[in-house]
Amino acid sequence: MRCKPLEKTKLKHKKGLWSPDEDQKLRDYIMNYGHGCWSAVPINAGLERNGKSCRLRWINYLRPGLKRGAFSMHEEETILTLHGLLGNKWSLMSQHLPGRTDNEIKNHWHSYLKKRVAKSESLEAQHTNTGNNESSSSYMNSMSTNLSFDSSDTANRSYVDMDQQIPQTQINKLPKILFADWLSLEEFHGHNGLPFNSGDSNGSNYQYTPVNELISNDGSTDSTETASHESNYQNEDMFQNNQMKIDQIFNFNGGDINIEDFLYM
DNA sequence: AATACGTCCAACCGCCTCGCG
DNA sequence: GCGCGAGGCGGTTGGACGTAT
Repeated sequence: MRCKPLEKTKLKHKKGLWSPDEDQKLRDYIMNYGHGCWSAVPINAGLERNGKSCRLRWINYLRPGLKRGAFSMHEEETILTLHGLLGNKWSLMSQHLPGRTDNEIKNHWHSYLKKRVAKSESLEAQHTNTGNNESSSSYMNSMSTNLSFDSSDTANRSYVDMDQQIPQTQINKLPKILFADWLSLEEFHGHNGLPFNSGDSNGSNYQYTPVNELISNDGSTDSTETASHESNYQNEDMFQNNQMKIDQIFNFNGGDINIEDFLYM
């Protein structure tokens, strides 16, 4: 919902890091009155910031329900998978990672995951060059390699697996993608089959987008999110490409599955 | 101890889309 | 239909911090 334009103010907007006092003012204001029009927030809250800055601070740092700290293996898998399907659509990815912001996901991708993918791809290239051309694609190999952390990875950072404590020896035996953990119909559609709309504690609409809407190109759903996805999946090639990826994933695990099965497994 | 270098992440910037007048 | 402003998004930057030399 757009707001009516405000009268232009000549106030000089403060930039840079937020002080605890500013955080408190913003938090108090939004908790009491909601954000409504972001451009009005700094004026009403007594902040020398612009509306955009307030919005970003709230979304990325102050909003209740945010997870802080290291990403779990589960979360990283989700990011890698979604990145394979969506590309750099950070805000869409964040809808599948409750408590994580698009900025956080983006930063994590650039800090860790991109390097890991690049590394595994270079390993794959070496494999190919040495004539060891085994069945699966580079995509799948990169996914596979991403699951097994090498010693330098674990040495360079503390890896917190909050969702699953999986012994290193078992990692390579895991399914390559743990979809079942994050794609259940209940999670996305709720118990009554209606689209699940969690809504965080401040009342904003934090909607989990069903992954079928991320993949489908049929345009048959009236979801508001779908409209923004159509541009990503409006041609047959892209749809086929996604089907191919899913084929690769599940053939790798000894299965044969189409998109529909994938969505409702 | 001082400096250089690398990494991470919060925040800014610029662009695009949408709604309103 | 057009222009303007708000909201939203992805890319980029700058500074704090940690590590190596």
